[in-house]
Amino acid sequence: MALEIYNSLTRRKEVFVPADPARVTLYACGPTVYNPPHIGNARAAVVYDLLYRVLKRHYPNVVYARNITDIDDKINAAAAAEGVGIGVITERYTAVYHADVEALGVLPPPLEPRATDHIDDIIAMIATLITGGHAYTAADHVLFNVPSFAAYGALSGRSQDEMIAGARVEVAPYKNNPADFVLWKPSPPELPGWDSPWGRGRPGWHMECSAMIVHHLGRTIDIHGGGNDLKFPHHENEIAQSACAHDGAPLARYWVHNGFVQIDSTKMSKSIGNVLLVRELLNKHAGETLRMALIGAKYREPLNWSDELVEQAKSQLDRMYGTLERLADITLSAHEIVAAPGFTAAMDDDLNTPKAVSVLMEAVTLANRSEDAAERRRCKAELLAGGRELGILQQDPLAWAKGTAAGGVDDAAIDALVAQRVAARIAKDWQRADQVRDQLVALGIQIMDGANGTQWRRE
RNA sequence: GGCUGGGUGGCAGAGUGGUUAUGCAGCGGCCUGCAAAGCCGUGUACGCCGGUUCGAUUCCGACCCUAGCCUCCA
Repeated sequence: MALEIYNSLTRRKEVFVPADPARVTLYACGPTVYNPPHIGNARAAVVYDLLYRVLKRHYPNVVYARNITDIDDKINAAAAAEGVGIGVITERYTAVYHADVEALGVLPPPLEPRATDHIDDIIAMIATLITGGHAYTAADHVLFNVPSFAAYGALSGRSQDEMIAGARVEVAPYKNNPADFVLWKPSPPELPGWDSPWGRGRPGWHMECSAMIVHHLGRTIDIHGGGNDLKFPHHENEIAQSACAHDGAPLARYWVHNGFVQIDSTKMSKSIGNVLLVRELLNKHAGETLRMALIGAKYREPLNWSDELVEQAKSQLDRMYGTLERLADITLSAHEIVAAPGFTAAMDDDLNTPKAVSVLMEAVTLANRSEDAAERRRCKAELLAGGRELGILQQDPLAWAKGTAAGGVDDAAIDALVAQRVAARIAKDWQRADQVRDQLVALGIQIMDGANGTQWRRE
């Protein structure tokens, strides 16, 4: 079945047809490394990770690049505040980003270009734009000449007139047109800078992505992704400068934009003080639980984050892992692990993860109910295969149930209490058994007596 | 003001022109020493008003509410 994705450019769901099925190209805007990622950043990472996984199911060679923006004024400010070089800041937060996102089951992208490794590409591209009449120098800056690209505004659905009329920011006096944006800006001696034909300076943000894309993936890529807020101006600018530098070749054939994580139905922002950092959430919840919560809504819709949302995700995973534990006696060979048709159909339908999860849940119920060996076997295969594509359900069910102590009681102490209760039950000392169970419940441990003995899990 | 989206049962969240989403929570039952887990059963949900239609939550129009972008931003 064909993969369909919603193309922001046409505002329609379209069948995905790569330019070259032997080399499918995907680029997603990655982090600017000056602070730890929040759950919204994580959502973007998870969304494009899912898209990457789905594409790999369809095509043998998917070239996926997720960049690191490691030169930026916010980085400069953070470095100055600490009195260190920008490398200290960018190395630190690149490591944090990698660790946090890995905890959420995000696969490392095959390519992770950094802006500072592509200054030559950036300078060359700017020079091409100037030669072509698409950029000009003014007051030591190089600016993109927006009127030179007629299609400007197509992605975000704005006309150039509207943008001028709606401009809420004072227009820098050296701009020929209010919509013109900076490709290169001068760096004073105290700021990081590189020598260029226009003096010592640094690249504008939009330019980095365009340069890295053409360097690693080519002039026209299949899919470009990013957060909804990046549509304008970032992606609009990328489209303009890349097309103008490449004889009109379009930058991307499909544009994918993910919705925001909201808190109390409002965007996370530092000014409101409602930013939820991934690392803070990881102190309280398993990364897999956070991932489950993130895939509980379609990627384009806003996702309202709450404690209850996380608890529901945890309950769902408990239920699925509980079933896998019951199916532990079944050993599958690799070729047997195949997803249900309904699952792949859901994923191929513009990454309909909630629907895909519901297919998994149906397999859970069926497996719990069924006595048929072949059916249970198939259910396990579907759970593992679907879980693999979603980036969940890949750990040992018992390990999942036990979770991590996280400052609480360790496994040995729990096992000892459980053993006491088992002994009491054998002696039919129900009062004593219930007393120990109450003790365990107070420690956040849930007890489950089954045919295979007593098991426990952390809440 | 302009541009994008969204309003589904207690909550989260899919989907569809007429037939059960799914999960969590609740209620009843089975199982259990009692629980938990699991299983079975259970809830006449589709913002408001018109229109098209034999029939609309699902298409069209208006309205209300709401989020995002228009400035760095996932």
